[in-house]
Amino acid sequence: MARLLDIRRVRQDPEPIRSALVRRDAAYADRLDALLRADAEHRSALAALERLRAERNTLSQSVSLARREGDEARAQAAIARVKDMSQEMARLESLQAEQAERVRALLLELPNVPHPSVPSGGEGDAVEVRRHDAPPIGVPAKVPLPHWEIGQRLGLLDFERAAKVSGSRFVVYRGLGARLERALANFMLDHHAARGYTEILPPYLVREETLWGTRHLPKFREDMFVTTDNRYLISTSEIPVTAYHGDEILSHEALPIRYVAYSACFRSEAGAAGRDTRGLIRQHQFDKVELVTLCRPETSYDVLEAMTRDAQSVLEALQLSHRVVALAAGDLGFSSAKTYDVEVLLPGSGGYREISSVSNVEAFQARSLGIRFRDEEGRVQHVHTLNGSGVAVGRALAALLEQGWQEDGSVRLPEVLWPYMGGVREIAPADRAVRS
RNA sequence: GGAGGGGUGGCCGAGCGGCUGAUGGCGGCGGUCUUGAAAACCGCUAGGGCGCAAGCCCUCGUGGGUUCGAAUCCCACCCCCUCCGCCA
Repeated sequence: MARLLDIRRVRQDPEPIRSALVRRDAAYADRLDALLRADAEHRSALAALERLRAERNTLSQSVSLARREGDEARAQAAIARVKDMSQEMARLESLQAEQAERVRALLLELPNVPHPSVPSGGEGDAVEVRRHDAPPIGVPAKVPLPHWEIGQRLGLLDFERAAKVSGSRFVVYRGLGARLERALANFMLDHHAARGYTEILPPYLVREETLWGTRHLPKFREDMFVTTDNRYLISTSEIPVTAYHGDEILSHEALPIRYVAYSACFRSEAGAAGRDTRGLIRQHQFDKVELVTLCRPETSYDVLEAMTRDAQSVLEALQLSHRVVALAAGDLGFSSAKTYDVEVLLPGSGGYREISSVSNVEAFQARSLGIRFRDEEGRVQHVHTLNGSGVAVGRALAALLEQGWQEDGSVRLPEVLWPYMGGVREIAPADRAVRS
């Protein structure tokens, strides 16, 4: 799956790319220079090799020409000359392959180029774009409580037994808690399907090749769980769903292609020791409804806005307070050119937390996955891909508990969920099943 | 797991050592005809790399090998299909 990346654009006009990458991290300036040098060396080796190959091909053809004329002596002479070339050929071939590999390795380490509209700065510099303050559903409690506390009191979440069975960062949902998780996922799927997304239920295990395609490898290897047969548990359904059209040339009439997928997601959280150790926020396994769009390049920024609205619309329907922030360049994910995070309010456990992250990946993944389309003029170009949570189910559940927590110790549910909950409108302490 | 069969261009499908980067069909684009459309007929139509260009190079699942020369022969791996076994 070694494929063209956008080296040509880098080569032709490196300056804007260099300065955009530096907005992520100043260290990329040197890496870009290393890439340009490696690329120049590679191209001169390639040109030399191709000249030699052209010569060899001509000589080879002259063998059959000479034989057809019955001139065996000339044929033998040509064969001898080709044989003489073989050593030099082999030398140039291995040189060229080495240099191509070097270019590839450097290219794989370079992240996507931030869009000009992306705010500058790092983690703390996200810009709030808009906010939605939902009126409380019931009678809010005076003292907020973290969702793990509420969940345990109401018998919805069991972290202790989950740890016994599976270790830390796992949870068992039970009773109405399990029902609520399932209700949320079903509601979100129906919600997005009604807005024109096609529902996908993807495989949870993918081949290593697929992860190279989506650019999760080589950089995020330590975040992934690997199986004994060298498959990987997906960390997001973005992976199987985006790769779904890999190696295809689509008709322009098929675009945009919009998918909504539910899946469990698995993350080893290798670099997050000690962070968010309590509650549902950071688990090794969680449920997520994901949106993926493949579209024409010229429409992708409109699609980014629309998908962010789609993610938000879930929270509006659930009557959850939230805000949208534009991530700063230094905080962008590796593949993203621009990202909006949707942050839901968790009044009991410390403010706004990411519940959705919507990214325009532009052609970054489409190039390595080989997802292209034929336009009206018959020209082949890469699609742009976008992905965004629509939304993280466990975090939505946490927000429902914390925002719906009432003075009398119950949790009021938003109306859209009632049908999915079999008519249950409120989860009260009486519903508590098993105590410790 | 065992035994077979197969992976070729947007799709289907030939080719099985050299003028084959690939016959043919479908689809697409352009044209003739038509008031318009359909039908019929004619022409064009794989992807990628290097180069200002002319042009050259690479690619017939992937990687090796044989050969002056490989879609075609050999080896390994991946994937798909059929039958048998096992199984939710």
